[in-house]
Amino acid sequence: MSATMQDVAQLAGVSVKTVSNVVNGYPYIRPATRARVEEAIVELGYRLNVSARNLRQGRTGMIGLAVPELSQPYFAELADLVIQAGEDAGVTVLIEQTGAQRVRELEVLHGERRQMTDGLIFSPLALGEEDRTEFAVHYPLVLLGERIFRGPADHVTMANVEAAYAATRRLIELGRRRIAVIGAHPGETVGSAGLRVVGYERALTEAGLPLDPALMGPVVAWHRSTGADAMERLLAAGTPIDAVFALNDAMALGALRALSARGVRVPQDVAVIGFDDVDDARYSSPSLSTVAPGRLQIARTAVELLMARIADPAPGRPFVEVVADFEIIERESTGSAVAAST
Amino acid sequence: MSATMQDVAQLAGVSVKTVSNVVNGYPYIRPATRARVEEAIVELGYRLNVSARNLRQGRTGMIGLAVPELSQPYFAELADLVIQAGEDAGVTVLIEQTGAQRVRELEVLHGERRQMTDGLIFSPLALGEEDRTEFAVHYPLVLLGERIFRGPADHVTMANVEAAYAATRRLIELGRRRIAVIGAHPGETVGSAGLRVVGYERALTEAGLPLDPALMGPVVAWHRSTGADAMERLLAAGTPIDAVFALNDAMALGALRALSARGVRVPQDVAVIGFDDVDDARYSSPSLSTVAPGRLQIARTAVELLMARIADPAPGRPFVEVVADFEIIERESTGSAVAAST
DNA sequence: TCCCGACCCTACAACGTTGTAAAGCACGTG
DNA sequence: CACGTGCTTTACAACGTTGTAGGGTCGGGA
Repeated sequence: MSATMQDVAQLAGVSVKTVSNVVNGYPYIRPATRARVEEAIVELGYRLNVSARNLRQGRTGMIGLAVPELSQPYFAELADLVIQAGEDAGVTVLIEQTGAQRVRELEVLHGERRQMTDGLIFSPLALGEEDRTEFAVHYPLVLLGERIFRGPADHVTMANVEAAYAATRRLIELGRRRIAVIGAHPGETVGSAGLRVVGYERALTEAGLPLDPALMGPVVAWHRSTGADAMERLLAAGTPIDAVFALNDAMALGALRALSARGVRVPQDVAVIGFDDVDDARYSSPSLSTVAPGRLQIARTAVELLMARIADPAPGRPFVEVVADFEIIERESTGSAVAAST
Repeated sequence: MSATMQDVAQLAGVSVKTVSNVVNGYPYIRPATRARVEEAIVELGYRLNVSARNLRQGRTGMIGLAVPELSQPYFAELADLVIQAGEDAGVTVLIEQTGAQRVRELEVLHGERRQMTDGLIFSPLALGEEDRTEFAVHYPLVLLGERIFRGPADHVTMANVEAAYAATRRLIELGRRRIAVIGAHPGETVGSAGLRVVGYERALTEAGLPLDPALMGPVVAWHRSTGADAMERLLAAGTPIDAVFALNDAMALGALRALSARGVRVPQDVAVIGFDDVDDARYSSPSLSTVAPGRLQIARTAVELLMARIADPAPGRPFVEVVADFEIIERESTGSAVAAST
């Protein structure tokens, strides 16, 4: 089949190990020898057998990235960035989808794919704080998101409370007083939903505004359709509303649609702000104001942390928690830039 | 570190090969022996070493999927489906991004990642018919898309001409006469752009409508922003237009935005139809009529074809070309379902 | 002169698995 | 009673690479 080091060695008249040394950039090789070997490599079209190297070295050169599903733009864009960050770090990223199902998330943590990677970046959605022990794995692990804190792993997260506070605060500064929130998970205090609602409430309270339960649009899954539905229900209920804070962009875009279907003008009648700064937010109409959660920083940091763990798996090292920087992006849906392109 | 077959064998009091046989479901094993081995496996928490198996068997159990970029929803959704199809077929899908750059596409074809996979599903965007020879590789390859025909590989594509024809025809049936097309690549005859334009022109001609160059909105890259720009230019030029066929949904959504910014009503003043049936199309406002290109079918077929090639790499077998079924999805932007949700 | 270190190269074993070949056993058949 | 057949298990070698240990050679300092 394809050429091995054996073949190259023979053709170049050296030992197999010398070929290996050339391939791996070992410095003490006579230029002449190196040249001969390289020539032989080209001539035979030799390619290193990754499986053999993996076996010998006990590493695979791959890291896993487990997300709920790629068809959600937030995760697709995250995956894009993680793949690139991995490339820069010299590793291949293997993407896995959990569908946000508990069994599949457990499978990701303990399943056979873990045999194929040197470490895992994991954004859990079904598993939570109560499953903390599941995360005590024997391979390098970096967690993303808000579901697990003080877990036995490094952790990259966003400033959910602060960012939600800032978003809501901005709406208040714009003179809005009846600010609905879409995407709350009633009773939840720990996931993105819970934390963002805390920020929302903090901003209202601080401004002396009441926390009106009629302004809460609960939602099961954070999709476009559920966002539209929640908005529908709020409108149908007749509660006066002059702004909406959607806990992610997908729901915000759904809400925009529901508002426009009802003939409600955005931002004149109702201002809308989302969360995620998905690519789409820029191109909806009206374009969507939102919170940019520092995706690039998250991707890079996660890969860096993981690579550090892989390089030095010393079990004693304390776990790191990194909070990414966020930014409020103001577009048309909050009215700061009215009427759009000339 | 972790247990090997050696350890399991010792604990169960059998040979290594017997453990291997149990693990691989070899039938001729006494139930008692099998039980002892399985017990030992559980007790030691044994997991098969994939690298060793790969080395021994000369296969990796992975297939590659190379797409331009995951942040484009069409490809993210495709990747999602291919990963699932791979799962069903018992292989792991390794995603690679080319950024639609020529060098990176060549790298995907010939680079070292090909060492890590048993085959490749490749959707090229920079390479074309003229690079045909590059695709004559020595591993199983399935091509997606319209850039390469009669290449030396299996091929899964869509009925671009027919689908574009049907989409345009539908606009004509709705009484539209001044139908602009957004996304044309002037002079191109082979890629998705070229083919879809052919379908568009065929429909016009057949209906006795003129092919007005003023209705052509050329575009470099198929993004939301370029779609919006092209729409802008068409509107600014003042050419009368009563419908738009955007060659993909991203551009159609951009066009919707440009239209609404201008105060043009969709579908009353201008009907819009896209191509791809991206998830977003369902949730824009107005919701976007589009061509569903049979993504699921494409994903499944591609994986099937690839698996067949991997199972039987006989070089003689003629290359297959599969054309996926399409469907016209009518939503609000073409006016069939006016005014939206109750 | 001898020895030490820097440089260059090599033989060997090992990583964990599976394919091959074959051995042992029990059973029934001719 | 010899023999083939089906079942169950095993020893051995191999997949292609790299770590270890060491064998040379050469030049310079003691």
